[in-house]
Amino acid sequence: MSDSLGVLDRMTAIFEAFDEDDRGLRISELAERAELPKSTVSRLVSALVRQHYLERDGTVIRLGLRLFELGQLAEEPRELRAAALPVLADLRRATGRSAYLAIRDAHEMVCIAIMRGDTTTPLICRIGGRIPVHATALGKAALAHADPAAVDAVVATGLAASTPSTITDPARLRNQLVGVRRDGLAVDVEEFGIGVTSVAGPVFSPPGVLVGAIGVSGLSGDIDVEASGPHVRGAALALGRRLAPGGVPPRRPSH
Amino acid sequence: MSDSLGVLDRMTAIFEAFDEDDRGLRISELAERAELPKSTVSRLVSALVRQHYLERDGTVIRLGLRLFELGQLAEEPRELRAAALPVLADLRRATGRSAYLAIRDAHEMVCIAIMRGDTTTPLICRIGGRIPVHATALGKAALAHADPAAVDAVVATGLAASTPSTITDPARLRNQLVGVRRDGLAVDVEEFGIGVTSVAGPVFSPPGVLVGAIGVSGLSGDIDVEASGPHVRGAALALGRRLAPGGVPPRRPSH
DNA sequence: TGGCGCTGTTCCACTCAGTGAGACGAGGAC
DNA sequence: GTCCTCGTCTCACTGAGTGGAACAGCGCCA
Repeated sequence: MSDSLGVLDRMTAIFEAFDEDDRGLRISELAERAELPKSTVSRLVSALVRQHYLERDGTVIRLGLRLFELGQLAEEPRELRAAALPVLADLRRATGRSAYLAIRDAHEMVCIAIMRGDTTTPLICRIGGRIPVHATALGKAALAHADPAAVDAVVATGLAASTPSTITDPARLRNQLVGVRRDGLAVDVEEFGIGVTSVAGPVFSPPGVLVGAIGVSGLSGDIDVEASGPHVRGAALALGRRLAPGGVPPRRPSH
Repeated sequence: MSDSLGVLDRMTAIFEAFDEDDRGLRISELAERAELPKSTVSRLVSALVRQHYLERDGTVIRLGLRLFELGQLAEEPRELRAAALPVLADLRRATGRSAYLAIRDAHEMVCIAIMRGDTTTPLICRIGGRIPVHATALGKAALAHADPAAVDAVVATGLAASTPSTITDPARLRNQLVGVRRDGLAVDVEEFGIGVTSVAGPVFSPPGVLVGAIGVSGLSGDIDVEASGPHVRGAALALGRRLAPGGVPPRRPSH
């Protein structure tokens, strides 16, 4: 808190004001969402547009191309993704469902790569999107192998219910994590999306560090949990083996 | 130039110091590349790490997860990509080669989506990567339908040779662009990568605005330029039709 | 036509946030 | 031990960034 770096905070407030489903924001909206004076936003936006971090078309501001480029340069997603693509393709082929790869960031999973199964199945997440750790197979797979403090932190943020089946009781969650750790497999039956079932497993890099989770997801009627298990487990192991030692360093716990 | 916004410039200098093939940089390297004092870099990096725009593992700094997320939120790539995925899949199936989608930014094309053909063919570009406009089929397809000032600007930056076959003579480039505009198709035979041939076409959104280029690329021996033409043209049209009117607004010329 | 509500940009005096040379402490190498 | 090089911290200085207020440019309506 001592080191504020005001300009940066203001800048990130502007970036964070953008959300998935708006097609561009105007200065006033931006100022309101970021809780900053209009004049400040106007000035910062001009600077960011000049740097191509934002784009502007008339009065409408959008996230810029350079952010897309920089994002693609981020090492962890990039390397993990590159290693995972063939594995995800195999997993999709074997199960016929959509295959996902995600990494944990605090109490959410960030989706890194997706291989869509049949186009009728709805996706549970967009690439770069976030889903709750406690309510998804991917999340539980990762959390089960995280250090205990991480579990405490997740519980502490509160287990929000996404559907009536979401696990909201800390004790039940912890209990289930034990099973996940034993089986090397996590399942979520309509805990995140109604009508959607998922199976996922933890991915370890060769030194044995947890790097993320891989799994499949589909309509509850379409997916065969029993049959998917071995495929998911196989994919998790295959991906682990493909990760060059030290290639994808472990994530530091997020402060 | 009047409005400098020093902190932002320093911050972008830090971001821009990262390049594709280094696995993290230390503060000193960062300071050297960004041409900033170590103490300043140290301070800014701390702030950016706190915001998850950078990640740090011991002394090694990497681009952070939030950049990846933000990048995925950037509207233009996101919408174009979503519309293009099925089209790219068809194109790959029809030609058996790797299919690419890119948009133009000044004198370079930024790659937005790729569907890899057979895994033996080398890719000409990574997602989020840049390739020169004048030396690639994708670039020439886009440039042929850009406004004349854009062509002048590209020529003015100098036509650097990537291979002995790269077009470096402005007159010859302009001449070829006329043909591309007539045919709705651009070809590059080993002008960017030795042994690599590509075919690409311009993509227009329904109001008739150029939004990018789509094409295929492969080893010169594998790719059948004549046969690919109609598939590429078809894909370009199909993608255009899939773009909701106003969905992907035209790019402003980059200052 | 003139007034109104809404944009986004510019101005400018105030001041505090950011700067960076240099001091500092922590490792490694030998 | 000495000598590197690493990253962080200190602190006096100052100019860069701030934001309220004034301004300019719409589009709308009576």
